[in-house]
Amino acid sequence: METTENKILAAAEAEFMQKGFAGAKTVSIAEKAGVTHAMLHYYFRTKERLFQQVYAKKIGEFGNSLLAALATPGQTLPQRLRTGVGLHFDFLAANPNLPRFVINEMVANPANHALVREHLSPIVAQLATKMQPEADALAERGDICRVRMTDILLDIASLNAFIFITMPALELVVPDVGGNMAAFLARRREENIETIMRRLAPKVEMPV
Amino acid sequence: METTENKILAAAEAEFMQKGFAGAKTVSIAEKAGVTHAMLHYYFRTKERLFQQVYAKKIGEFGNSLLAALATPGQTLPQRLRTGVGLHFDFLAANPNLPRFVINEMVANPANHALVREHLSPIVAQLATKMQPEADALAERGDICRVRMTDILLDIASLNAFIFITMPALELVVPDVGGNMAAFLARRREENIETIMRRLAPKVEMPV
DNA sequence: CTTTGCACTAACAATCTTGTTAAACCGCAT
DNA sequence: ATGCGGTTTAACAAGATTGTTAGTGCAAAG
Repeated sequence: METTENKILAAAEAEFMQKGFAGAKTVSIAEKAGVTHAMLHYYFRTKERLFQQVYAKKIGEFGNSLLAALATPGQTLPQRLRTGVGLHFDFLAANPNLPRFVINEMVANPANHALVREHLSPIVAQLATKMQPEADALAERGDICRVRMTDILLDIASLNAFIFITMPALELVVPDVGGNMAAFLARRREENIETIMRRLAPKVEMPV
Repeated sequence: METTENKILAAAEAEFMQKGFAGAKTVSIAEKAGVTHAMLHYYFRTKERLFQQVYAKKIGEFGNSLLAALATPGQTLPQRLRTGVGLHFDFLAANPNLPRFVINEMVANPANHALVREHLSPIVAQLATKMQPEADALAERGDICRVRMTDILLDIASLNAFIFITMPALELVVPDVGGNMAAFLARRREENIETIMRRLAPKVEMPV
């Protein structure tokens, strides 16, 4: 429903994601929403409270995407990782500036650490501890090499998130990106899967 | 020399890096520098001009680090990449919030794209075009697998930069980080080198 | 000693930004 | 129609923030 409250929330989401808390201005949000700037204070009292709502929502989306991508049952660990890396990539492609937003506001205001600690940390901890025994068992059988799952999860997050976090710079620095974004993303998706699978490979002949 | 101008520049650097352009306040910078806030305008006229100086300096440092890490002559490509990944990691460890700063201000203000386009793009383009024929030749001989060097450079940047960009979040989410940062960084450095070398490996037995 | 140029200070001005408030509006049940 | 609740508006207030300016101090040159 297109209530005033929702219009403000949508505008706030856009403005906060683009400019961050400090850069966002309540009058600008109100304009974007097409309402008086007093309405913003009527519904949310302060800029701070409005921000909290947006931030909490975004943290939730992020956590859910991790579970959806990597906590699927069935299949072997390498199979799950192969599809999981792709799914995680797809989520980020649909929410390209979510990671930068979450990080920035943590740096800008340590008060925002609480939400991350409560909603995100348990998910990651759970993923790692569930997967580690599986990885150990597979390593024992020689199906993959011996790894720490926290390292692998960090590798995945690094490879997938980096290009979206740095997209505005990539467009200037990497020739392909500007011209053919869709093709670049598709290739990058496969590249990341390949890199992770190679990281797990049981036998590798190292380059010289 | 501890001139007033330098004290302001140093304080501005710290404040801009921590809070970004919008979050930084000129009075706060002046306080941190231990000077009157009028001095800031006396030497730099506007907040904008002060920011430009800081930003240009940081872009320069970043570009130099890339050249220093990856453009060393002699040795084979894999050897150069092995040491280069480590050197790049070390630079980021010494300047942990440089990448986030550069990216954020590009997003916040497209006017900052110019500096990146002029000073950073040529360096990256040069690195990639110099390395690609080498990689092709090595692939021909079977020393490494066939790769696009822009992909490899992106892999390196992703793996190395991500943990620093997201450090405040990692401290909450990854168990090791908070307790033993030095050990975490040391392990991460090796992990990234390993991941890149495996990416180049000529023969791999993929996991199942 | 005086003058000149630079660094500096304190006070002020203008604008921006957040937040409040009193009154108007509007649908709706009585 | 009347009054009641929640919604909306316009105007205002307070404080923050950037930027200016007139004047002071001071050291070096004449």
